Amino acid sequence: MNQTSENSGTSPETGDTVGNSRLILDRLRKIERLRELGIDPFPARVKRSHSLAEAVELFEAHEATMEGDESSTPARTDAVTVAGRVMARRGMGKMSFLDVRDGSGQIQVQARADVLADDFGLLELLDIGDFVSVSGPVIRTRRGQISVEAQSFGIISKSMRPLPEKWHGLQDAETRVRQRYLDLLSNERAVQNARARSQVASAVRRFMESRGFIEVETPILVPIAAGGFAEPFETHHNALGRDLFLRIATELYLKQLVVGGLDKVFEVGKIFRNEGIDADHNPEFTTMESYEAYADYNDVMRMTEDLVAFVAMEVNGDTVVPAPEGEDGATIDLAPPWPRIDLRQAIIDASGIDFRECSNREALASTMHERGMHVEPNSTWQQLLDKVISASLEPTLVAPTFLVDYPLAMSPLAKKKPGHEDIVERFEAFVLGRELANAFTELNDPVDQRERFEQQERQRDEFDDVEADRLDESFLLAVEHGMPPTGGLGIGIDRLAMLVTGESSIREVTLFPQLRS
RNA sequence: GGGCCUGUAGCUCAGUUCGGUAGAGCAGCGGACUUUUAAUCCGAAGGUCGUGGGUUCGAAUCCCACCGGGCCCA
Repeated sequence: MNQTSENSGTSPETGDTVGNSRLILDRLRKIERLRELGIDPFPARVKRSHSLAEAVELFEAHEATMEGDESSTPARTDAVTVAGRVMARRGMGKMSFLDVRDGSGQIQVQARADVLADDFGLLELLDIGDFVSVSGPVIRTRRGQISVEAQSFGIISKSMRPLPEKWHGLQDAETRVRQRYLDLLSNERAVQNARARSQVASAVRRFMESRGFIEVETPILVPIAAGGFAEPFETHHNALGRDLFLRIATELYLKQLVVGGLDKVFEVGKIFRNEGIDADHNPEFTTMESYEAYADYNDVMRMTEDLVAFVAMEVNGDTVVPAPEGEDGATIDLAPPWPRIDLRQAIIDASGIDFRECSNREALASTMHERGMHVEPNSTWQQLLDKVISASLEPTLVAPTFLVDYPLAMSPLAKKKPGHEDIVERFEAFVLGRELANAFTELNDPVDQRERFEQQERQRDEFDDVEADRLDESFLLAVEHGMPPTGGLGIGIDRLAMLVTGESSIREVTLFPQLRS
């Protein structure tokens, strides 16, 4: 989509009437006219005594002091100076009303020819979308609308393009994300989601800090993109003359900090996965990972449910979150404790498949085939099992649920469960059928860890599995120096934001999601 | 990767069934109007119908390819 006018900078003399360039030329003429009048259409500074919300409060407080005083003249504050963007205008000859908005709120401006005198003529050069500065007392109009009675008026920034229509707003899904500022200007929900997301990240930080964790930053550009199952983005460092990757997880660096004696660390940051885009996935997204020495996955489970409930309380004032539009079913209560469900039994219940009785690829493939499930050729055992879980089990996990104790083969960074050779201490949290968090009792046996990585590398070769995890020598070197027993957590900030806003697409909580060209 | 839907004025949408050369509202432009709240009234404008091919006397409409966007499946 490229309908933006390439010749929008042409002079009025060209007489170009194609498309919106005519609208733009009108605006350019107004800018020129302002300059002819000695008015800077883009002044560097603006005086302002009150935000719009403060101006309304000022009036309401003033009006309240006059309560019961029937004989007095109508309420009228001292003059204020406010500024904002003109969102609508209603003109009738010698008087106009403007709806002006700033980040705090909105107020009506009453512009009367007799009060404004010379400044009234400026209204001819004013467009919806322009920023204005207005001085005058706050009053109530005959129709009861709180308004600034403009005694002076100035344009403090001209707009060159029209805003979306006032009544239906901006509907086009593509324009809403490509030009998010228009979405924010015309759809209140976009603003609410942006604020909610900010509050989610802030609440997560406050919670972690209250538990004694410190926030750290680890590299985004890494020589080896390890610590998860994903294909990385590649880049190149010129001065070093080497290829680098964008991280797919923060895990291995954070654990090195635990080795170094930072017992409780967390990081909120972007990670990057070179994979498809859909309602749940953006190639760059934000996670919070935490690592706590001397804790195990049971401790982390308790912390996770407390964290999510805390975030919901902080953002919505309630642990009950709305069900997304279009999904029937009741609202979701995130209050702890959440049920802990054994993964193996849950898969049996959902699909009839017992992964311990299908412990090799062929057995699992044929069992899936018997049940009419699609078996992708050249998949690994764990890819097949993951498919069983995501197809049969995950959609049933609507209320918050922990799935507990995963197969070792799909968890190369998690410690074996005592008494088991093929099960690790790992859990994932699910809400509304979506994965929210992933956590383990971290593997701190360097010999076992090396074997797990080597198994991943073999799998990469044997099955051409580009998403297999990677052996990271510098991480192993750290673990070989001794890593305490540690509980780790990864939780998706985008998913959390979707949860508390009731949105069913990550695009609605990501200001600038990735799009084609 | 496959299927379905979708792209028309700056914005929101009609028009595609059944081919006849594009309409409305808002915004903008000209005019009237000193209490409006989607202000109202009058007037004149504004369009490579996503792009490129094809069929046809004639294509927004039918066919093909491509470029965006959405939903479902994999």
